[in-house]
Amino acid sequence: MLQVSYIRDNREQVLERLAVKNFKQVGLVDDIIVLDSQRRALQISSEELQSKANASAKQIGELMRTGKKDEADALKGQTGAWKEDIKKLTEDLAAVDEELQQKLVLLPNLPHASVPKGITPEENEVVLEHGNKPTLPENALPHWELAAKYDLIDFELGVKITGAGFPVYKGKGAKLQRALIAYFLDEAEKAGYAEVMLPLLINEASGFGTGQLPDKEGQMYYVGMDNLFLIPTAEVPITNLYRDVILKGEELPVMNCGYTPCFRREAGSYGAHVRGLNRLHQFDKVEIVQVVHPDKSYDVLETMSTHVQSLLQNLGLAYRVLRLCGGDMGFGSALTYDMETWSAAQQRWLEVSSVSNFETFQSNRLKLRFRNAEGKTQLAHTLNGSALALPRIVATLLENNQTADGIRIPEVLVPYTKFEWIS
RNA sequence: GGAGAGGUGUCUGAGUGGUCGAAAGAGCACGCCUGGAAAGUGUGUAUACGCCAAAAGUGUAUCGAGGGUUCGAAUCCCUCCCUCUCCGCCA
Repeated sequence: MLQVSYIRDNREQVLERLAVKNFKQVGLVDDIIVLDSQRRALQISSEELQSKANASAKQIGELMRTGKKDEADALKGQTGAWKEDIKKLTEDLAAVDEELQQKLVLLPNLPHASVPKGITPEENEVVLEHGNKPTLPENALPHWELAAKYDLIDFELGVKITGAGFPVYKGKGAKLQRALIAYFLDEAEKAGYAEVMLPLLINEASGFGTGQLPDKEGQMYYVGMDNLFLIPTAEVPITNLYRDVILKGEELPVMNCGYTPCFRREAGSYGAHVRGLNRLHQFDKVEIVQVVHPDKSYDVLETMSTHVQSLLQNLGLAYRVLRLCGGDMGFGSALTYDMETWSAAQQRWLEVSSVSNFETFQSNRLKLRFRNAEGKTQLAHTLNGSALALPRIVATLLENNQTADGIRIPEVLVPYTKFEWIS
């Protein structure tokens, strides 16, 4: 959520930045500015009246104590009359403020200056490509066939138990999941992230804090009986750890990592591109989150990007890094890098990580602040990234490492899997 | 799920209608004291929004949340949420 004071003082800039995100509701921004000035006008008049009433009440108390009951009664009448006005003004104020808030949450975050203009994923900027795309043997198989061939993943069983998009991992397939999770967590810990294990259900306040609510509830599974949502990413519970918190300056940066399953409804996405592990309703992911000083957030974004890339390099996967264009970016992000690995059997790039700087977009909603050098509270910047999401990593590992004799496990994973080959 | 108790500032904890944004203590910060430290001692120590060019200052709100009574509510009433204890159930 943007800060009203910023919108008020930087209308042109806000509109210009929003245009990069392909957001063109100029009217909304102007509505916000009008509502804000209405809000302040109402606040001034209601507070003036309240101030008078408070003084009067104090005076009545004084008169009562000194036994001047008549004078007190006279004052009571007058003060009582103000009460109606105060009530009216306060209600108006609340109504205007409510409307302001409702409009405010509709504005996406402003993109960073380096974000390319564009609407479709094709307009994302390729920042770098790393590693050679492997050439596969003649009869190479896509991962879903490999998974069946070696009995690693059973998609049909998952359908029986839950539905499409909920795979059952078996044998070495299951162990590979566990190995990847442990490996990613260990690497994150080495990089300075403190591990947390989290609730998988979140309440509305948490969903609001990180930007999933309002409006994006359709992407989450909802447990109506208790008004809770299944997490779409560990970002939500981890970042919300710091909701309503004022950190000491020296506590920054806060670095956390966590493994959770993630649940996404992904309504309406079916077809060849979502086959196998390409898109699931439940998947595993290790997330990294940082809460940092605003001056540091873009350096930290690079650090996080580097961390993710090092994982991909260690796994021996060819990948590329994209700087997302305005239209393809998330609602709350100011700058996002997507990491994609090359799926050799499918001959296409698969997104395996997304690393974003939210600047103060989330912290404003979360009321996540720190005490700055002047001793004042200031909104911190939040960042998060997948490090990494498992399914597409598994997909590319299976496909790219397939040989006539079986599938080779990357060296770094062997201590975790305790086996070198799937055959 | 049943019964009871309770939610006050960073913490402990006082406060049952007016002088309460809130006693006291602890903690923390800065100073004094000290060769240095401890002890002692002094001062300070919530947040948000508004007014002001800004600092200073100042107004309003906030004692779990929302509503009500009253000239005036941390204090009285109602609703909700949460925590704790005991019992029950249970991985």
